[in-house]
Amino acid sequence: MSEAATQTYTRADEAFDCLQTAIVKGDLAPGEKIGEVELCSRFNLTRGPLREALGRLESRGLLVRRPHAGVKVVSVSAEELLELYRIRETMEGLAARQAAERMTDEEIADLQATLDSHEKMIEEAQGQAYYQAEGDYDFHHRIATGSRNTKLAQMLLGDLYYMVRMYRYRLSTSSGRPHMALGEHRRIAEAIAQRDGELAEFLMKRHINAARKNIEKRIQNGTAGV
Amino acid sequence: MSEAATQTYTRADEAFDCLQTAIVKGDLAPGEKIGEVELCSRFNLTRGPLREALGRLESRGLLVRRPHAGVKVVSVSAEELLELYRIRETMEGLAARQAAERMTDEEIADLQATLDSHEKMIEEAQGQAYYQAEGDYDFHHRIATGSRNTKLAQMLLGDLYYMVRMYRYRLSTSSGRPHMALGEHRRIAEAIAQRDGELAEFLMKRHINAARKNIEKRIQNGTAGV
DNA sequence: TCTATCGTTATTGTCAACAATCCATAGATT
DNA sequence: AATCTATGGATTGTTGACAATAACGATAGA
Repeated sequence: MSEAATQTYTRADEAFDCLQTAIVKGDLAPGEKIGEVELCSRFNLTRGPLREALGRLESRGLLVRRPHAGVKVVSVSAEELLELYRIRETMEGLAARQAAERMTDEEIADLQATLDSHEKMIEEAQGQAYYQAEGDYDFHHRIATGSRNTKLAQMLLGDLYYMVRMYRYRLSTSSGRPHMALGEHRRIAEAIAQRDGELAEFLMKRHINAARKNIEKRIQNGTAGV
Repeated sequence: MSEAATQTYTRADEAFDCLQTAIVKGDLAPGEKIGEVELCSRFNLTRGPLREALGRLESRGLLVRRPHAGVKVVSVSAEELLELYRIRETMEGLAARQAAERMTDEEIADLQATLDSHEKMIEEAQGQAYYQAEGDYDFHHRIATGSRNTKLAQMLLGDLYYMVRMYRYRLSTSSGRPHMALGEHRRIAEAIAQRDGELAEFLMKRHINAARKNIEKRIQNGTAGV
């Protein structure tokens, strides 16, 4: 959640984190038009740092801001959410390939250990979708950073994942997939451990593709009013 | 260069554009540590809008900012530049595929007309690398927007291209490639016109891969002190 | 009754002063 | 002589007030 050792935690950073989690968790509903002073009083901030945070959020695509007309949380349509997964498919495929080539042995061991704890979490917290989502996020996070591709990790972690997580809170992860996803994670980790970049890329793409199809199906069933 | 009809052009937008072009053109050298007041006097701005622009630039990865320690333009290593092209390869491959499926007939006609004018520009301005670079940018820009994938276009146009252009100004485009690149562009456009997404994706990936190898070679030859 | 124009009002954009923090230089100590 | 510490200066972060702008409502005309 928190970045590395930010030497000094400035007010603008605080505002940024507050707003970001608020948007991701849905405390600020998509499409909701909200004023700056309102936000200030709600998060105990002044307008300076707030505006700076707003600018950062805007360039990350989490909210739109029309001059003199206020800010509103971005509302992504169902089609756009699926497009997001298409992007993830290619980018994370690349990340997996590079991770297989570049992760240290320790990192790989950690990755596999992480999967063990995920398995326990799923068994214990049956249906507790939240922990599953966090575990999934953790897995993909490790691979993104493991790619040693600075910009790639930055784009995945800074841009895409926040939007994906934002919609996880509404379309809480589907009931059947956790076990299946864990198995797919295992196979990906295996491929990385064997330093088989091509296979890791293939498996990762298929993994995300499956997740996309799953969402697609649920949307068509009318489960979600995205 | 300029985005769509920004209803009101605010001071912060001005600052953002100024700084961005300054960074891209190299007026602000990479690694250069520069103070806020210095920037203000240089671009006739006040610190408010400037800081907002700084925040946006930072989250786009064009500069880094340590609290109380000033901002400095990001300096990308040769390896990172090559990594950038790996990202482009996958993302623009996707963009080309989706563009083949979704661009309107008019857009495709425009795209091909654009290539004609590019050809003229190359012939007329022999060795004028600048125009070639702009033409190349134009081509890729059209395909990114033609993908009808909002987030994909945003990431390509907002994040990657600025960094790529930034290094184009130092590693001015190689002498031999313009004609070759134009031919590759032609074939990609052809595939899009035939609505062959798979082929368009393949050709685009190969096109960017070739560009990457070209840069790689030039770096090894010691032509560029990135 | 509907539409268009105008004025008000509230919200955002901008500015300049204040406070907090870090960097560098100079001094003292080991 | 080298290193650690402390103080001064400069720079950034923050705050509150001021000005510009667009949305909203009211009024008049069709």
